[in-house]
Amino acid sequence: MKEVARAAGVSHQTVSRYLRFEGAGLKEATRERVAAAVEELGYRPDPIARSMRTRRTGRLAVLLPGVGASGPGRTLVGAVAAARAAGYAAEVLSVGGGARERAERLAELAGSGQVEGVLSLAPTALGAAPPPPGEAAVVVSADYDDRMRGIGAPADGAPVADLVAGLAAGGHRRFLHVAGDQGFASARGRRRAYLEIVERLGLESHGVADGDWSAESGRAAVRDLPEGSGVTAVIAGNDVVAAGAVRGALERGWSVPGDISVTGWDDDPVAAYLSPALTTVAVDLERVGARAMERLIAAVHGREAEEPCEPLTRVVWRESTGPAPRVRRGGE
Amino acid sequence: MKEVARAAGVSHQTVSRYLRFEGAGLKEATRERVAAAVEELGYRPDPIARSMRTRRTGRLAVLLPGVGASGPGRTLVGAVAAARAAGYAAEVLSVGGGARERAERLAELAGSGQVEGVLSLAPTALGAAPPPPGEAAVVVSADYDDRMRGIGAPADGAPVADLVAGLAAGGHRRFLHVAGDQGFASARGRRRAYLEIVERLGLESHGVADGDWSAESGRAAVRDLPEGSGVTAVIAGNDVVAAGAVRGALERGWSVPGDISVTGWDDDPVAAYLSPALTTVAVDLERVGARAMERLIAAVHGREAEEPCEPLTRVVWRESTGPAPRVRRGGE
DNA sequence: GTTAACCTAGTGATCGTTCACAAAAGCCGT
DNA sequence: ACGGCTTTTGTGAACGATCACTAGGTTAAC
Repeated sequence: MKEVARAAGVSHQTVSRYLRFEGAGLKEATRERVAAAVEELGYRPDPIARSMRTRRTGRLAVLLPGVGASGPGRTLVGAVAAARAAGYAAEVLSVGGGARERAERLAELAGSGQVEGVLSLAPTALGAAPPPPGEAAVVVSADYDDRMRGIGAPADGAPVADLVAGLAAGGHRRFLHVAGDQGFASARGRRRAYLEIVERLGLESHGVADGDWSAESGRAAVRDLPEGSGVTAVIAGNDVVAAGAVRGALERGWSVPGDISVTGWDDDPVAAYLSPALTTVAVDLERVGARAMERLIAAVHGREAEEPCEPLTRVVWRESTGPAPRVRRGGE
Repeated sequence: MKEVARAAGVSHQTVSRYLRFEGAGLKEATRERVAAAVEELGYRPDPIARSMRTRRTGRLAVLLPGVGASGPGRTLVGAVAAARAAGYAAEVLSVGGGARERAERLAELAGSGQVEGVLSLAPTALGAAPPPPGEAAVVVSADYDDRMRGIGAPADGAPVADLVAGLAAGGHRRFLHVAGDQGFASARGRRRAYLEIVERLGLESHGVADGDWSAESGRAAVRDLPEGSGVTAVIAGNDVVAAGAVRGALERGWSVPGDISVTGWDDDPVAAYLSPALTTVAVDLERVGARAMERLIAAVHGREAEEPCEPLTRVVWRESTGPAPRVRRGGE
């Protein structure tokens, strides 16, 4: 602050006033000089020092129930708990809008000195500069990183293979994958694993339907299946998509799993209570969140994170999958 | 800190050392004197001043996708956004365990001076002392408070009445309510509203099944319905419970809504894609969270919150409800 | 033309803690 | 009993902002 004051040829107090009241109560000329100096030096006030003097933290806490959430909630719960275990407070921000907007907020945050690290549970378009310039905070991206290290490989690849292999053992030959939002690493991972395993087992894929994690995307994918496509099994990006796919099948008069099998992902609390109960992949989302946070903390400390490789997922076979139907063209 | 030093007859630096290294490198006698003084004065170090000197914040950020969550996630997103809009940072902690444990953490937090307010999205057993002693932080409890002011009345009472009234218009006479965890104000509110409307319209209630928001509680409630109970409509605490109730009905060979109607609550992303699609109450959870946060902020500022009374809920009629079955005893 | 009133800018102290360095105290062998 | 060494304690400055108060410069009214 003193530097700014010197650069503007005024006292530190004047700078303080400029910052507090946005220039109100300053002569036009002075204000401009200060503004210029601030701009010039790229100065940003330190909120901590301010808090110290004013005794106000500008911080509110939100208490979340430890259980019962689904989706991002569960991951968040795990992440928050891990942060606390390591002596950190976790500050949450939700950012609407696109990946670009999010990347902006993230960069701003990392540079603010307010936090030591940022964990993003949402895709962020910061392709170019993975490690932000230098001093401030470390950024670790969600799910798992794209180098397929970390939680990635064990957590995401295997289950798709298990699902497809299990269905193939039931006689299924032709598959459809309804992918999730490809901005998410998990969606990309599942897609890749799907293509690989179909290839490896010599099965047929009717293709990959691009989805956005929504039930509607699942329903639409099944609705748009051409008559006689030969698809007898749908691998949905998650349980919500799977519910939509089941709905789509029923609307076409197909029975699940009689005519077509459907699999989900996440083991949503309702998955077991749908009709038919959904075959899905149970994921220990709390653990996923905790592990992501642990990686962030390791990065903040300049360490490499160790990777305990116990699996976080488990395939749960339920009623929405069954043997391939006898009649229907294709297959054997 | 200086006071502690004086009380212990040592220098402030010694106290600092005691706090930083937990007494390592201090003579036994000195350590005890300092410990006693700390205890005596109820002294707690100020993390902000510490941050100021050490340049470490002990704070990590978690970026959450703005949309797509369900359950507590959506409410959280709204709350966080409202906090930010008011210039606050929202710190999230999830607390497992019971309501008592949570109340403890909450009190600790409120007294720590770390935050200016605490918003609990989970039930907390702090019956006795609603406004915590004095100086530090303000606590506002979740959902809506029990004085039925605030978000409560418009958000929770009305829809149950609409649901029951709508079903009654379809000929339903005998109802069952599967309540949510009674620790939650929202569960209590729905329960109360249910009993009121049944009474008011002169209908019959088979009773209220105590649940815990789980699908299993819904399934169990329907499974345990005695043969010939006359119940033709189930008001479930939320969509998850409703899904369980539907499942339970199907398992008994009942058709939904042919033999029994079921309603949910929350308009979960999958609700519209179940079979039958679930009649439910769409709730603007982001708004609920935002409003709770606004009330907290108003309290922090010592103001009363204004209550914009636009409704946050809307009944969505879908396939899981229909006219009462003709045959079956009871009713008319 | 003087004085009061107001607006703007500057000076030094202060918030509560840790850092860097210096001083005192204890332990040892000779 | 006295240097040298290690362990324990004390002193003052510093972190980066705001607060309380004071000084100078304008404006306005008498």
